[in-house]
Amino acid sequence: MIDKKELEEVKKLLKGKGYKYTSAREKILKKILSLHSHFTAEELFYMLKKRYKVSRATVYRTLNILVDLGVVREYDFGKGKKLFEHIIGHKHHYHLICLGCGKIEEFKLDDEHERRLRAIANKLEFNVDSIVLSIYGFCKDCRGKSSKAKS
Amino acid sequence: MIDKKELEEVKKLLKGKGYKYTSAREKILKKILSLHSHFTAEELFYMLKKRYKVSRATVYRTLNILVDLGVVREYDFGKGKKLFEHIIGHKHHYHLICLGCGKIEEFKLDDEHERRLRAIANKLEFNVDSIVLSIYGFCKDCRGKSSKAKS
DNA sequence: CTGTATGCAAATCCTTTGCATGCCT
DNA sequence: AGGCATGCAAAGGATTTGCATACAG
Repeated sequence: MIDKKELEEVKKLLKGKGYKYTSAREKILKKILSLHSHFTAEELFYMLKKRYKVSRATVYRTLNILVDLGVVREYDFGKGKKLFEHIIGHKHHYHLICLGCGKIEEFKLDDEHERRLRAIANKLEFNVDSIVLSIYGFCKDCRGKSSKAKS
Repeated sequence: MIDKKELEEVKKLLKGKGYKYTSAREKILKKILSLHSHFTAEELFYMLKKRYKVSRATVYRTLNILVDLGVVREYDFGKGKKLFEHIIGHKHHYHLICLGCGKIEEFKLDDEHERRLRAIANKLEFNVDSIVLSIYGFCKDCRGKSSKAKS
């Protein structure tokens, strides 16, 4: 189901920063590592709630810690709620967001391209932490409705 | 203070879509056109409130209409609130967001670069509406704190 | 033991909405 | 006149927080 190595890796990260490895955190972590797509905090909470007794607050708090540790990445595609995805063992990528159906696809940039983006930041004396590149538009299935349906 | 031509342009756009050109909308519009940097809905509301009697609801409603008309662009850099900027007469650009002080700088991509991004979307049968490219990191002044201060 | 972590509910922040009234066209 | 726009306050949705209790190290 999940990669034990990844779990150990995160466990080490947690302890390294002085966080305790509690049973609630383990349950949350395992669930996150088992997901390979984007999810919201609420979705995660409800998935866990089915089987375990974990509180919403702990889910939110843990997500924030994991983002801080760099285990999870957080996105805001403007829907009023954050989307998360774990990045352990996931190649770096960007997103195409369909304004019609909300579907999110991923794509990669070739190294050359990426180097250039970093070069731009460097020229501006900026230390890059992360690059978020999101293309909004309409997917194949939603092209018809393209004319930006008046909200 | 502001470019009358731009105001007329928006006025036309509003009427073209069946919206009325009211005095509240004119005040909001003039203020927005006078700003040349990002602002939140609340900031805009308080700027207007100093001199006029405009309600928060109208400010929010008007912003949404303007986004819809393509007069204003909306960003979500993950601070829990939306940032707006008017794009009439503003060349297309992207952002560098400092995780230290929150400062936002702008940068442009050369055409070649931009063409390639669109090509990627096209290959995935995606109709591009807009491209958001944001580089998060630490600006010159905040480089010291770079190690991502534990929130 | 000692200090975090957890759960719960209440609080917060931003944004949207319902409804009665006001104002463009 | 007729309908969209406005104001107000209340509602809504996502996330955070205070506090008493439970648990990892």
